[in-house]
Amino acid sequence: MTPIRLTNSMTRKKELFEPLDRQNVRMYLCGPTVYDRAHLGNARPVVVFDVLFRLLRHVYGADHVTYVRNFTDVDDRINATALARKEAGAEGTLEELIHARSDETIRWYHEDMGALGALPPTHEPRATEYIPQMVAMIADLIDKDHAYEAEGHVLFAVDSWREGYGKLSGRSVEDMIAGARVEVAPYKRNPMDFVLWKPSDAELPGWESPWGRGRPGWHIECSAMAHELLGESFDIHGGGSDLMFPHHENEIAQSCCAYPHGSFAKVWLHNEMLMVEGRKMSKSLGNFFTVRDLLDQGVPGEVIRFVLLGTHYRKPMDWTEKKREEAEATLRKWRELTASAQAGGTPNPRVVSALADDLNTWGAISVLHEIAGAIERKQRSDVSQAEMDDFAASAQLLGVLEDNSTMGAWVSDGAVERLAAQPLLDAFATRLFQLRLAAIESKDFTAVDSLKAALTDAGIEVRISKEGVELLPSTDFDPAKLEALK
RNA sequence: GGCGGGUUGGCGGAGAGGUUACGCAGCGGAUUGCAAAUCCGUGUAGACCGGUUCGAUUCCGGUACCCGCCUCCA
Repeated sequence: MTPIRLTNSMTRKKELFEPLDRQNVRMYLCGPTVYDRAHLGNARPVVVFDVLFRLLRHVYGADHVTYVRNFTDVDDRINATALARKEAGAEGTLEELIHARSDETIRWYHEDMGALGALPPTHEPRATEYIPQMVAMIADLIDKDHAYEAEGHVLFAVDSWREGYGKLSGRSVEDMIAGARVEVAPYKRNPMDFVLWKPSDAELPGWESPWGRGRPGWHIECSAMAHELLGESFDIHGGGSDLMFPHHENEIAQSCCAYPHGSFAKVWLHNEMLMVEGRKMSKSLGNFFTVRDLLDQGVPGEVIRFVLLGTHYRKPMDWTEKKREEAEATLRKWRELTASAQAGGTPNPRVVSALADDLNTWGAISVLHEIAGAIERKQRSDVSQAEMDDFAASAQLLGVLEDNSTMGAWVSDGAVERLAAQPLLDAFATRLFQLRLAAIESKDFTAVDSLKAALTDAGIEVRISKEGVELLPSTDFDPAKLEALK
């Protein structure tokens, strides 16, 4: 069995991964708040943890991994959109409009992440479906003196768990108060106390609870859903590094205090942020774009995925146009190379061990480059089917080079136009070849060169050899220009 | 102010205490009427200053700079 090593944010060390139960390896990833289209930054953890999911399935068996990724569908931004729609005259109650907004966003999320080749998680719980579990957990925390009610709110008392609070993010309660950027509310015992439950007025979605009609705070949902679906102790909990504090810290506090016999997550994994042309992608900087924006611009999901995997998950990654181009060229080449590959190959052990080494995705890609190079250098007939299948299987561990009909369809984009232009291309190829033969006799190549230049200008790659002329339409092939040359 | 991360060749980006990362670009060559494509070859880079060591880009300490978190955020 391949040993997997992962960098645990809790210990800040790379550790050998040993699942609590090899028959059921359990992983939780903080999913999106479903208030709008997922931006590119949202896609990074999805792709990173998808690779981990694939690796775990490869090592422990596809039926022995449980992957939970939640949807946060209690959020003021969802409410705001619903309210705006209602004010604009939309049909239905506010509650219905809120639900419709979440449903719509979840559908988009599935479409967009699917386009990136992300496998569906085992469970995708919605916060609104786990309200009773949250209420029960909050009540339990009050019973255990880790939480208290104040002015319709229920707050977690950080002072009740000073020994554990702040361990993940490496800060003490004292340090944080010194920073003094916490929301000061008169009803808080300690300024660091955070909300488990808050009251809802008539305009806001709410549920009945022992503390009145209200809604859960942001952090409690993950604790409740992780407990419900994965148990008191599970293996891996992941998310973006910006969630480390306060979200994950608060999750730990809630879960460890509610279930003192459990260990909650054993390994914490955090991906670094995504940058765009050197700057963090954020709302306030206004430089963010969605996955859908890229897909609509014609960037294939597989290419987006490959770019995201080009940088180790614990390093900030910069999205640039140049990387997009390189990724597209590489994948195009590899797809041509594996056009006749079949399912059932065995992933290359070096690719597996690169991934098993704290998800070294670029290390794995490097190995793929080497294998691809070796295959390319051979004569077609010398390449065995197994060799090709294994290469494809290796790439598929990263989630690329899968399923030619969907993920790989982009490679043949424009195929229809090219097919239609083929007779014309053949005619030009013959003409160019004959012109060239004549030119070799006459030593006058002007006619050859001008036709070649015109073809190149129409977006056609011209390959001349002794045997003949090959005309290959490239991505910016313009059939109209070719037509005009007739 | 507190906490954390980073700094590698033209660009991107890894691993390893001593032996070629890898990709792209570049350069030289083969090939070509010229090209394209392809093939062959080609790069001692590791922010700075110390320390440990036979030997460090890799370990330890410090300095500088950059980035993130501390507020909704993947």
